[in-house]
Amino acid sequence: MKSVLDRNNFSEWYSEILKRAEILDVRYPVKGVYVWYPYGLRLRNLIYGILRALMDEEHEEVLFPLLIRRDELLKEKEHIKGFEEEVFWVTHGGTTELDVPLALRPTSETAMYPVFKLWIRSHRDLPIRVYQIVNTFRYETKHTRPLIRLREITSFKEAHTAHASRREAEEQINKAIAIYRNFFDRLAIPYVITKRPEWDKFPGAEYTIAFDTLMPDGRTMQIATLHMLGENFAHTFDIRYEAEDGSSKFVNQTCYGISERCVAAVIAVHGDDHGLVLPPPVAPIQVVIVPIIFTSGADKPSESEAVKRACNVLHHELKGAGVRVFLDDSPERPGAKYYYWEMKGVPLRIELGPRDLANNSCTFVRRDNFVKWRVPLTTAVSEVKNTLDDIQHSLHARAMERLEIGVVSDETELKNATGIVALPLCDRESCGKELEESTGASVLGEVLYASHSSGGKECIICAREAKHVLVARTY
RNA sequence: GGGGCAGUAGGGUAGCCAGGUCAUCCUCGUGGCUUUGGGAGCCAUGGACCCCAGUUCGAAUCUGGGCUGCCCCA
Repeated sequence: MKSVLDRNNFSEWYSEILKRAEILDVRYPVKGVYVWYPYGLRLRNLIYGILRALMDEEHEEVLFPLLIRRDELLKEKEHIKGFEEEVFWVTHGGTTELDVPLALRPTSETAMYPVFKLWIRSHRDLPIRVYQIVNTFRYETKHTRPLIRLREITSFKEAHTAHASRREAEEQINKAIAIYRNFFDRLAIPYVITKRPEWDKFPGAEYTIAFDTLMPDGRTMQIATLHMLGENFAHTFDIRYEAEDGSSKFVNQTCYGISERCVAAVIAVHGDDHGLVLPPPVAPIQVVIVPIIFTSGADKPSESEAVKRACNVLHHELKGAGVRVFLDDSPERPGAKYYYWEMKGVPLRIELGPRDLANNSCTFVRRDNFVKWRVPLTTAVSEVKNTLDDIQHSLHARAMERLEIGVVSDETELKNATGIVALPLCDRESCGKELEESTGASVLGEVLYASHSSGGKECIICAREAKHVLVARTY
């Protein structure tokens, strides 16, 4: 078996795998926008199916327009400051210049909140918990990268909530964190959760909480964010409700989102030198059956017929058991099929040939560790289910091991560190910026849900009282 | 924001400096025969010089502009 890719050269590995596993076609002639292949889209849809199911438990799906009036977009001053250099504008209808230029949504707060004002009159209308999965547009000026930094984000799941009190809004943030933890656990993706520093919060938010995962090259990638908006947008868009006592109050709001970076994370975190390695819950094909057929020799035709029959029966049984299974009866040679389906990340391969059939069995090969063993045909279906579960657990365990958090106490140690590092830092922007400039790394933020200690208690820069923060080079 | 490099078939490339026969090689597609337990072999066949202008008898090659992509620095 020879490796076809080198995961240690992550950049090259990543773009090569997107092409060869047929996730995205990057040849579309507009910068920063890409085409989903059928296989990539099936992966995306399975991942988003999990997310959608989790969201549907306590949210309602909505669909707001892509176009936003210029004056609405510009209403919230802090908000627009964060986005104004990244907005795509529609300025003409045909050859006629529009009276009011229209923005392609960079995010949907300013599309939704004027409508929230119409929907919310009484405390009985609250809470509102909605989400949508839509495309958004940002004129990225840094180098774009498929699924990671896009000019058209095709799969932005954004949730927006409005509540009668601040306490309820904060509870909602906690519920949303639980949903996201659940989601990434199902994808077997490890993460750290931090409260972003003041200077890196969502424009217009009171504070921002983020999930980051660790990529193979030691950089972190932000994979989810949650924003406590407080009453900021409610004041801007005049979203009030009449309370039980008849008084008029502003709502408290939150919003939180996940983009197709979660697909990038699945690819990057689990993949290896043979290609994709997909967690069974999101694998478009969970099991591939490869018949081993010989046609030469005197009584071979009947033997190969028996192999084909056995493959068909197994295929049928697995399908009936709800497994996403594919029978590869193409004329390729078995070796070529192995490489092909490994690139596609299929979690389990079943080989079935004359030698297996003679024992009334088949051969299982796991994608995650290439372990190979023989299984009786009579127990194959249940063994498939057990194996897929076990692969899921193994993937999760392996990924968790890779996400180590280093602890440092001085700058020399920090400069030599790789990956995610925990250290004590005060919350002043000057200290954070100094640290970022001297190390080239970014402050992810204050650790939430800590299970480890940061070493010291004094800020690594100014020696004042410090918080426990995580630092890493980022995407 | 600043600087550099590149664009040749579906993918990857040679040729470009020094203009000149049918544009090289690998992969791939199609048809056929033989094959099939880790990327099969043979035969036949298909497919490209990013766009626009200029220089020239003649441009993939030189010049200018455009479009697209990549890399480095801030």
